[in-house]
Amino acid sequence: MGFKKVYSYNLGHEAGVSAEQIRKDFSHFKITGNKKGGYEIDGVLDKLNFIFRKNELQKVIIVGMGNIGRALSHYECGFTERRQYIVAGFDIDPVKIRKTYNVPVYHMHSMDEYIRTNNIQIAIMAVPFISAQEVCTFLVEAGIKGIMNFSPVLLQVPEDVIVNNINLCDELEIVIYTAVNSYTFNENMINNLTSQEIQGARE
Amino acid sequence: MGFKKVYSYNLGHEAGVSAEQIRKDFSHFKITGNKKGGYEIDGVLDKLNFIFRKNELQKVIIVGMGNIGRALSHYECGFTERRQYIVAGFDIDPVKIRKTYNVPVYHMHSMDEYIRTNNIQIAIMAVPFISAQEVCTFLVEAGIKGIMNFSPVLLQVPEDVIVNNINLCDELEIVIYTAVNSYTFNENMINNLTSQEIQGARE
DNA sequence: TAGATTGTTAATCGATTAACAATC
DNA sequence: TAGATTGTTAATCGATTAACAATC
Repeated sequence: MGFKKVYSYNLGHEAGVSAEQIRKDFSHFKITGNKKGGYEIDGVLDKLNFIFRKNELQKVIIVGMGNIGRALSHYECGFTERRQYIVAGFDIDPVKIRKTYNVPVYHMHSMDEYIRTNNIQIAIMAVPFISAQEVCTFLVEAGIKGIMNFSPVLLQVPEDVIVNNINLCDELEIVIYTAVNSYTFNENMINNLTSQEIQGARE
Repeated sequence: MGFKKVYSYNLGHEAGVSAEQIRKDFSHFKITGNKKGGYEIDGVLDKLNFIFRKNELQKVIIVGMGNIGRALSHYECGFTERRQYIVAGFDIDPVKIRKTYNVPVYHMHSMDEYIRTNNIQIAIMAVPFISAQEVCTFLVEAGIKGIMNFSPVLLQVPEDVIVNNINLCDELEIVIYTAVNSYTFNENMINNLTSQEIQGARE
């Protein structure tokens, strides 16, 4: 944008955090500025890109091409900006495999070989509840080190494997709970719960 | 499952949190158990349903019927289990409006009236970055109290409106960063960054 | 009764915020 | 120089964990 320098205050405001937070985080990664002049924008970007490995191409697979899996495969623009590439999708349903998406979709039978051949480390799991743990174990054995998990299951993984759980139902519930209760709920409501009301809640 | 009682240890194990956490949370909501006998499963469920307003039908709209919006509209099964109902979708693209989804899709022109008529309080926003704030302001003025936001924008809202930001790119980035760096990254790397390496990162 | 489990208080931990010396 | 901003240390805050008395 033509600017060369930026202050912790600016960055904090943009990111929605405090200026102190920015300075502390930068300090942690040895990103230094000038006592008066703030931070050099180009230098900061370079270092951040390095830290977040933006110089490397991140290959990611999607396992389970249901609604969420499909949406993510089309979400490519967002990911590619950050050099995160969805390189393939996998499913057990032959119908989904025949369909054409932004990414090639293969049968799960070939997943193990694909992961090993292409040295894939990151997977997005969007499979049904019932098969989630099984798929997860399979992925880990094939060499996956990080999983973004959309299934509402607490996956059991070795401690060197990272799982990031995303539960959209929970997230929606949090919004509803916080927004609706913020103006109708008070602590005493639970105290005063009569058995009739509880019974009502049950129906 | 035939069981009548449950202990804080059981619940914690299932939920992936400590038994103390369970007891503390239950205590906060005045959910009481027996010193020896643990918690009565039915009673706990009833109270939780009441607290989370599961007895009420939660009407939710989706704004922006792109990939994510569409996926969420099909995601109905997950939401309906919790009595969260996606009742309508909105978009400005006539093509999307004509298509048939699990939910009726209307033009945004009719959104204000729909929200007011049906007393909608919760919206899922999955619109492009560029129009996110505008749509948000519109929703708030129409009476929306809680927003699940998929756009990578820090929405400006009055303080009585709840926003839950979900950024799938960020979530994926977190997995990649944590998983890949956990075995290759060490603090000194940044210290020792030569200008050549940084230049390399830039390309 | 003895053992097990709750409910709550105290201790710990980590993360955020405040403060301020260093200095450009 | 004076003012502004960094970088770091200290203080605060909240959330998690530990501990344990109460008691079924």
